[in-house]
Amino acid sequence: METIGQILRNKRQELGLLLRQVSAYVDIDQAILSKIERNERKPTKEMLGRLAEILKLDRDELLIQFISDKIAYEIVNEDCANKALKVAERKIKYLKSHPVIN
Amino acid sequence: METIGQILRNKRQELGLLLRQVSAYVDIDQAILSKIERNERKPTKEMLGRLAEILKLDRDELLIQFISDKIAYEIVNEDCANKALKVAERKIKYLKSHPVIN
DNA sequence: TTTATATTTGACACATACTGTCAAGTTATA
DNA sequence: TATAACTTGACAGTATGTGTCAAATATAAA
Repeated sequence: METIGQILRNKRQELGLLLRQVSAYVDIDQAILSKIERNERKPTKEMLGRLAEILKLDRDELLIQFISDKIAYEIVNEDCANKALKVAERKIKYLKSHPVIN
Repeated sequence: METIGQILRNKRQELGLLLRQVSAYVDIDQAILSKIERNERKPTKEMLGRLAEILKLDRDELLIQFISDKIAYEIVNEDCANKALKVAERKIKYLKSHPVIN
């Protein structure tokens, strides 16, 4: 099971790119990218878009990895994690069909 | 589809309890409880336990509502919310079967 | 209406967590 | 050993969350 960091690092190395090059393209400090690749920090959504571009990854796929990482990390220690996911699914379905006007 | 806040408020009123009484039992300011019931703030886990006690609610059920609320709120605006949930489920399964030693 | 009680609201201080920046450190490679 | 690539940790700035409090509003009883 690959983390976002692993996906990013693998693809970068496949393409023979340096941290310096990718971080310049994404316009972040290379220290940050280094930490992202080792899952020590989380990328922002904007970063994900640029990363997908330069690393020739599917942006949506990357976003899914990103979000699922966040959720999994957040609740993995809960006994009721799976039940909560099911309920969350229903809530999302409901919320999407009953949009809130703000 | 009930939010945590609604569940808490409904049950409190069913039992004929005042904000003041419940908040004293839970040991929080009644302003906070008021906001929790209107989903303006989120309870902590400790609060949930005490709330379940005094309101005669099932603690696990309340926790599930709590976590699912958090997840749903977090990703409801993502197009890929459902896919992300599925992937999160797999990740959690994986993480639980491959515990990390820290 | 007045009075008392219940709830809501907003401002505040405090703590915690997140972000980007930087320089010094380590590792790997030529 | 020298150079380039990467990692680490400290730092300041910002944002976000938390509890406290008093004033404002709503509700209900007299």
